[in-house]
Amino acid sequence: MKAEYNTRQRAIILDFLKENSAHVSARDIVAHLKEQGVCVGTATVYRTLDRLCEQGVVRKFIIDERSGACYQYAEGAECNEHFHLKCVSCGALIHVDCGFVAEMEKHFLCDHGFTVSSGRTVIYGVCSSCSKIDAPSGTNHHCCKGHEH
Amino acid sequence: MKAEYNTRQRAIILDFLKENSAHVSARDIVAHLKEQGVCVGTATVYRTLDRLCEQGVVRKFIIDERSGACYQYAEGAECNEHFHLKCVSCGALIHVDCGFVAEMEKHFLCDHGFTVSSGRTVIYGVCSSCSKIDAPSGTNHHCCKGHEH
DNA sequence: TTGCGTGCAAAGGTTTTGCATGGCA
DNA sequence: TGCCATGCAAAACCTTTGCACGCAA
Repeated sequence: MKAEYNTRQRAIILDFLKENSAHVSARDIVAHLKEQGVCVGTATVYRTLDRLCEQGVVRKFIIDERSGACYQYAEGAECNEHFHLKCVSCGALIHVDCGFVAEMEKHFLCDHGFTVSSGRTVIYGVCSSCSKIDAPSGTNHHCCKGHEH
Repeated sequence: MKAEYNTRQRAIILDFLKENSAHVSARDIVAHLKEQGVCVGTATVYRTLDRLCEQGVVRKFIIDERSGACYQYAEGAECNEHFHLKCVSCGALIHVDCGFVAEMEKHFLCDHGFTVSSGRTVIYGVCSSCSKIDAPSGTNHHCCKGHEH
């Protein structure tokens, strides 16, 4: 068994995750720390996140391999029932936390013997805002909210 | 509208994808080409795969951000009405064609205003065979049917 | 004091990009 | 011939690792 130290860095990272109900990437955390003038190394962020993940304190998502992994504070067991909808038009990430998720998991398990990993799964499509705007132009303007290539 | 050229490289990559019903990574393709003594640059592989993805000819999966993306030949347009279940353990891709898919699309559209793109969406989890085998050892043997690291 | 956690820098990996060249139509 | 696709190398990017030092318990 390993000893657990409560360090200043760990507290800062955890606080930031708690403040942000949405996902944050490792890069976001590093940027946030730099903004605050706190000196925390990138490696420490990753190591801390890894440890927090193992402890189940935070959850890790892979939404887009380009931008790396996202982390989210796990508030409780209820977050297990949670899907992500990704809009391929504007890039928005929408959280779905309704009872349908459980229903879905049950269906796939009972009828297909498939144990869904909701944390890993991202459902692609077009969000409500974009489907209103969307002309049937055929060209999809990919995504990338916050990214300019 | 862009012209589409049928190049030797594109044909080779597509053939390799067709031969391999399981997923292959960009690195697999590069290795395969090198084995065959065919000279194809890494950048070409990625660019070709991107193009094939956009055309819907191949599908792209992110199973583990460490090992990069995996690609798989998409067999036909009929797959639009399906969901895909991807087993993160053995890499199997399972087609789901039951009425639940329509139900699911309806739910997301009505309750969340989100138009699901089923062809693009992959649901991750563990298939029935793997969940039987799976000992609660904690170590997951990742995926990689046909990979030896 | 013990040994876990940290910071820095360097390395690892995958994927993208720039530029001149090759090749399809 | 026009212009898309390619190859090579370099870059960008996220993440991990090694090592010496700092700091919690």
